[in-house]
Amino acid sequence: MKFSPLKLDNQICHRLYMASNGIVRTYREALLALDLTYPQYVVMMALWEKEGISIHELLEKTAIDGGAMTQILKKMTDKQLVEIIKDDQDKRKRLIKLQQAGHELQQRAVDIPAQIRCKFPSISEQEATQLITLLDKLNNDLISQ
Amino acid sequence: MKFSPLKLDNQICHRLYMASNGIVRTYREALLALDLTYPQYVVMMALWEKEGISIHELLEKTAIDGGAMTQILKKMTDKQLVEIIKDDQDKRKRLIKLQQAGHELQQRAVDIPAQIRCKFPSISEQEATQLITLLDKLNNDLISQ
DNA sequence: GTCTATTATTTTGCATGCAAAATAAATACA
DNA sequence: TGTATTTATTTTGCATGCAAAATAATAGAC
Repeated sequence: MKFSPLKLDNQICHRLYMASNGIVRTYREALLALDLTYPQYVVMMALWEKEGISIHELLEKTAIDGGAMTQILKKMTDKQLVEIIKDDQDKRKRLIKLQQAGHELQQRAVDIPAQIRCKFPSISEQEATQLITLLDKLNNDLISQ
Repeated sequence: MKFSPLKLDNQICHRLYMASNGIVRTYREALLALDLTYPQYVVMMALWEKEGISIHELLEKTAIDGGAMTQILKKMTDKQLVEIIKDDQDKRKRLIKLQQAGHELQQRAVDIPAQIRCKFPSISEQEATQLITLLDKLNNDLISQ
């Protein structure tokens, strides 16, 4: 019984693909109440941590595609969650600030992580930590290419 | 120093998101030579394992979106990689068979797994196994919802 | 044997992810 | 100072992922 490198079951990538899509699908339900898509939620998390950052910084922090980010910010602006301000120091840059509604949304998002966490009863805290460590290694290798 | 559940750095999901997108991006380069997109490659792997299966079975095996699958198969048919045949037993079903070119492509794909593997020097074989175990648990939880 | 519920597949509309090209502004450098 | 290069952001075209609706055919209930 030889190991078959081309067998779908032997692909880490395919497992990541399923896991990533699956988790985002799980978030979708929870985010519906906040009227946010998953990428929009990621942008909000980044801004709750630190607002007033440039689009470039936001792209680095979230790893979202630049082209998509333009659209995402447009929709979030329409929803009055954020505000895009020109940077006087560097006129190429645009800075993103939270609006009132954006700040307030954080309260309603507080429970989401726990809500998602309990969808994974098979994963112990120790395993979650392990998974984080492994994914960080993997992502580091991806970055240094 | 309290743990912040909404901090981006504390999200497993975001790590999966980066890892999945990143690996697929890594595959893209290797797949360019085969003129395949990543989902097309996944379909090919599924068919190399077992051809003549229905679209439904293919969807289950690959976890690709049904709507996307229609387009993917259309393109693969145009490229003469596969052939779609009506099932006489059950006229709702369509079966996917490999064409000559589809069979031949497997030879040229054999090295891809090793080629991708070496992009992750930080991950030991043991860690890869560990990662697979954890992702399987996670995906199982996702399925049983 | 009909009528209804279920299954297989496609279509549609929207939100990204991605690469490459286009723009605009700041920097570097001669 | 003027020009080439780099950086920040947007635009464009294509390939999915996703949910929901539409279609067609089979299976089940009666």
